Amino acid sequence: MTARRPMTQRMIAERVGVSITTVSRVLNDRETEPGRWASSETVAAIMAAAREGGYRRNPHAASLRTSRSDLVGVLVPRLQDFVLATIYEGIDEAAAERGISTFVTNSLDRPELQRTRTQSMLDRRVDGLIFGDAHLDDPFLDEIAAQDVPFVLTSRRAGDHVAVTCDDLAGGRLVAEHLLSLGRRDVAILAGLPFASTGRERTQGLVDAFRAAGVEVPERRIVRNGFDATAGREAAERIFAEPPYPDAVFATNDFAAIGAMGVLRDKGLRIPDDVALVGYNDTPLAESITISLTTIRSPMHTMGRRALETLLDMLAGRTVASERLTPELVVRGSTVGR
Amino acid sequence: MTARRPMTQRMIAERVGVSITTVSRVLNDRETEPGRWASSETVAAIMAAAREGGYRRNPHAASLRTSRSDLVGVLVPRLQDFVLATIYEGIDEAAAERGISTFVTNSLDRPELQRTRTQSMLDRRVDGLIFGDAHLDDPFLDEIAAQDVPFVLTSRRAGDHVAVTCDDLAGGRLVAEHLLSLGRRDVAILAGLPFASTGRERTQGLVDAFRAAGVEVPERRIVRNGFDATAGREAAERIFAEPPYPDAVFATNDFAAIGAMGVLRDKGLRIPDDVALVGYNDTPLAESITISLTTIRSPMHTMGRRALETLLDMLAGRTVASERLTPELVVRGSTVGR
DNA sequence: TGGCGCCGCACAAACGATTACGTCAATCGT
DNA sequence: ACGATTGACGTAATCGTTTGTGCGGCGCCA
Repeated sequence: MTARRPMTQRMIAERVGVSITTVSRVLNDRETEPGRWASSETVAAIMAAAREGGYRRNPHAASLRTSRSDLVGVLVPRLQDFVLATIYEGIDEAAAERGISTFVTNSLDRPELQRTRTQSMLDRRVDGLIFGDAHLDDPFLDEIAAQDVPFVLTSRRAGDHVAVTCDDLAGGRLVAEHLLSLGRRDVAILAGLPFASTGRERTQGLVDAFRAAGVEVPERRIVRNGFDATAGREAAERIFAEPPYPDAVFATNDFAAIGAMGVLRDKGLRIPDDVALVGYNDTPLAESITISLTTIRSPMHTMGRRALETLLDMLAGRTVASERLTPELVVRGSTVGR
Repeated sequence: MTARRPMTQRMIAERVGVSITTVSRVLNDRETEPGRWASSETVAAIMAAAREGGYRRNPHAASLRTSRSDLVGVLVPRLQDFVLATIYEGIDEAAAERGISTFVTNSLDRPELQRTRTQSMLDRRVDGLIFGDAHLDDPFLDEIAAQDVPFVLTSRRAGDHVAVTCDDLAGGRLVAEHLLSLGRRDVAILAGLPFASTGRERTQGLVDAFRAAGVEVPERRIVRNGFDATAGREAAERIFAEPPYPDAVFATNDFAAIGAMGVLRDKGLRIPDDVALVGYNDTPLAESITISLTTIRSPMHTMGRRALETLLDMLAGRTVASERLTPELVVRGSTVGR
C-alpha cells in the first residue's frame, strides 16, 4: 500500500499548502516546541498529512545537510564472545531508545583489522565510535584521538582515554579475599590476553590482595593465553602438567574456567575439594553447568548502555569522565561444596 | 592531519582542472573500466589527487542521489546466542568484503519488537533485510513481502520465503540413526521454541527416522521450551521428574544439552551409560566441557555468508532459491564412553 | 569530401532535508 | 499614535554525488 517512491516533505508541503520550510520545522521540533514555528492548525494539518502518507524522513538527505548521521560504530574483538555480545546489546538498546543506529563489527583483536574496520566506519560517517577491543600496547587509539574522532572505550581500558568499564582490580580482590577465607594459598591464574586490561587488572587485583595477606603468587602460576574455553583448557594443561598442583584456579573468564574444568576432571582432581575454581563475568552457563561456578558478576549490559550514553554526552559537547562499575562476588559450588 | 572538512569530488575537480562529472565517473568505474570516461593522464591525475587528499566518498550524498544505501539490516532473536552471533559474523564478513555495511539488532522473538525494529531499519533506508528470527505462525513476513521489501531468511525457515538454512530434518535423522545404532530406543527431545522451524524440524527428523525403524516417540517425551541452558535444564527436570527415564536425550541446542547435563548429574544418572546425550550446532563448548558432547555440526558461518550473498543476488535482480546446507554428526563422549 | 561514430569531456538538474534570512501582518508598550 | 516586537511563514542556498544530455574534434570509410 505504501507508494513506491516514499513521501517527502515537499509532498506534505503541497498537500497542506505551506512551504517545505514549515514542514521541516514542525516535524523536527515535534517533541520540543510543536507550536514554536506554526499555528496549531498548520501543525495539525502537517502531522495528519505525514501520518496518512506514512512519511518517513530520509536520513541520508538529513545527514548530508547537517553532517550528523546519528550513527555510531562499535568495534569488538568478537561477537561470538558472550561478554562482548552482551555489552553490545546494552549499547544497541540504549541507542535504539534515542533513535540512533549502530554498526558492530569484529576486529578479532588484530591491529590491521582494527584499523581497516575503523576506517570503514568513519567512511560511513559515524558520529562517534565505541571500542571494546582496546589494546594496552598499541598506539592506534592515540592516533585516532589525534584526529579528533570522538570515541569511548568499554570492557577494556587503555591510556587516559574515556572508558566505561568494570572495576577489574576490585574484581580480582574479591576473588582473592574469597579464596583466602577458604584457606587457599596456592592459586594459579588463567590471565587471558596480555594486552587486555581486563585480564591484566583482574590478575593484578588478586596478586595485590594476596601480597597484602602475605602470600606471593609466583610468576609460573600465571598463564596468559586468551579468554575462551580452548585457551582455558590449554592454560590449565600447562599448569597441571606436573605437581605440585595449586589448590585454587582463578580464570579471568567463565569460559576459560569451563575449559579448565575438563582438565581437572581428566587429572582426577575434585572440585572444590582438591582445587577451588573461580570464573569471571557470571555467564548464564556458570549456573547451569554440572558443578556450578563461583564467579564475579560484572554489569555487562549496563556497561554497554553507559558507554553509549557517555559517547552521546561527549558528542553533545558535555564534559565526560571514565567510569568503573562495581563487580560482585557470586559464590557457588566450585569453591564451596554443598 | 586530515582536513576538518573532508575532501569532496569538487575539490578534486578543481585541483585537477576537470569537471566534477569526470571525477565522479573515474572514481566509480575505477575497478571496471578505468579509461572508459577519461584519458589515462586524467585518470592518473584524479587518482593521485584523491589519494593525496585522502578522499572518501560521502555515502549519504551518494545514497540520496541513487536511492541505494549499500546497507542491509539483520534481525536476530538474540545476539547473546552463540549460534546467531556466528551467523551474523558470517553475514558481516561477506558484507564487508563487498563494501556494504550491516545493522544488527535483537527482536527477542517478540512480534512487536520484530515490527518496530524492522521499521527502523526501513527508515534507515536499508536495501534489504535478513531475518534470523522467523516465526512459523506469524503473518509478519507475508506482510512485509507484500510491501516488496527484499529479504531472505536464515537459521529458520518460514512459508515459501527464500531461506538459507541448515537441513534440520537431515540433522534430526542423523541423530536418530546414531542413537538407534547404539540401541537406544526411548528418547526424550528438548525441542526448543515451538514457532522456530529449527527445533521443529530437528524434532521431526528424529521422530520420522525412529518411526521408520518401528519406534514411536510419544508426545510426552517432547518438551518445547527454548534453546538456552536454563530452558534445557527446566525441560530436563520435567522429563526426569519421575521414572521411567528415557535412555537418551536429544537437545536441539548445545546449550540446552548443557543445562540438561546438570539435571542428569543431580539425578545420579551417568552419561552415556544410563542416558546418552546429544546436542546441536557443535558449539566450541561441546568439545571443552567435562563430558564432551556428541552433537550436530551446522555450518553457521557459511550460512550467514550465503544468506548475505543470496540477498545481494536478489537485489541485483537475479533469480534466487532457498538453500539448505548439510549438517554433520560429530560423535563424542556423551553418547559413546571412552 | 561528406557523413558517421567514437573520444574526452562539461553542463546542469536532480536527490530530500535544513537553515540563515527575509517579509508581512497584528499586537504592544508608552 | 508610532516604533518595536512577535507570530507565522516563505525564499533560496546548500550539503556531495550521480547521470542524461550536449558538444567539439578527430579518424575513417565510401
